[in-house]
Amino acid sequence: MSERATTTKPSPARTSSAKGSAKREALLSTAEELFARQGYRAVGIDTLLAEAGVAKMTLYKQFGSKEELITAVLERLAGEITSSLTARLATATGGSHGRILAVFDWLADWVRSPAFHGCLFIKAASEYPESGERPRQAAETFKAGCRELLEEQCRELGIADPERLARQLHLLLEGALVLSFLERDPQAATHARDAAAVLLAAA
Amino acid sequence: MSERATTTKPSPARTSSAKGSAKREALLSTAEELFARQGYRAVGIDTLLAEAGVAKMTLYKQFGSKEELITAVLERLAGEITSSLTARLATATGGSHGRILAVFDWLADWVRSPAFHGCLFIKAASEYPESGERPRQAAETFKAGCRELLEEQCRELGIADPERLARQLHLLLEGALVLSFLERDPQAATHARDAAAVLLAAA
DNA sequence: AGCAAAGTAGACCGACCTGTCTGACCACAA
DNA sequence: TTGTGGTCAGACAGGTCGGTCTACTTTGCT
Repeated sequence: MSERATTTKPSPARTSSAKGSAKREALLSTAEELFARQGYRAVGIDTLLAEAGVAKMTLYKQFGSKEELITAVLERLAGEITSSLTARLATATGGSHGRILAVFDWLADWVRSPAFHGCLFIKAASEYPESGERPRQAAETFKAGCRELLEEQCRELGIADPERLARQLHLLLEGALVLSFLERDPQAATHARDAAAVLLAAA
Repeated sequence: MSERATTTKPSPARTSSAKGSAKREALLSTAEELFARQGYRAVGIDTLLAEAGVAKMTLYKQFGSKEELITAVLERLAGEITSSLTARLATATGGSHGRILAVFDWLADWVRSPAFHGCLFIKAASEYPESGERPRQAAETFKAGCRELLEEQCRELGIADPERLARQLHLLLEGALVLSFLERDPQAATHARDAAAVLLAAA
């Protein structure tokens, strides 16, 4: 890890476009991985910096505090998930229920990916439980967005009570996230898809 | 909190039946509340001891380490939940689906109680994610028990595929735990009950 | 060439962490 | 009376925490 600093150019702050510096990116992606695997409070700043190959001052210049770094990680992740999911929805085929089942297919892929170690938003709400704490706020915002996305899909299907069905589907989704992490079994997501199909058929 | 030590008898080790000392109980219930509200790593030993009015040596004599205390809290809680739930099931009325819907009624009561601040088992698995860590093991054991309880109820109903239905119901249950904590809205549990009724009717 | 901006390593800070240890207190039983 | 076992307060140890600061180097732009 350390010999690189003397042999190769440490990526000379390419363009440094406001918020897009390479060091900032390294911090965000390293933080995401370490926090996912070990938890937020369990990972110290120093560990994170060593892993990312970044100096402490850079972190505090870019983010101001550990909690803000966590918030930035969550916001970046929320954007990535949203765009990945909507891209998948755009190509969804199948019957009228295809779009919603595609959400659960996407979920099944997510929990199967080797980078999945539980939902970072749920963990954030657990470790920062106060309403005023930014990580918890980021988690609440993201999960509310998930429910709205589901609700919109239900609405487009002309379901009688779209809000009710969306909330039920959301329960399945969150349950699948928790159980696939807790039992280390991605099958939970496919069971959620099965259950979603039943709820859809009944609505 | 502190004046008691000088004015009243600090409960002179009544009977001290092996594992049932009063101090041990104080530690367990205080720990449960603080961990639930703030998280495991966020609560330091000293805070916990001050709140419980117990000396440090007592904690380490009784439990050996913080992680073992956490494990003991989880095991005690698992026992309480199991007996409370099975007591409820014993008195469950209603149609053939009554027993299973009673589980969700019980859940609705739980998440409505003021002491509810999210599921301690899910939080434990988040903060102690390694397979070898005792809190995570306690969480896995408890959640597996939940699934088995559900499966047994399904089996008694003569459902075609009891394991499959039990897993689906379990997803709803866990989803309700997460969302009622995350959105601070106990309604999640009643939505879970509604969805469970749909799944039952379809099976 | 010269300068400002960004990044560097690492010392440093006070607070807090888990866990150990000492020495005393107190209720009760022999 | 004399243990004895559980508990007490609090000092202590060794580490880690998040965060600040200084002094230096590298970089890109002019």
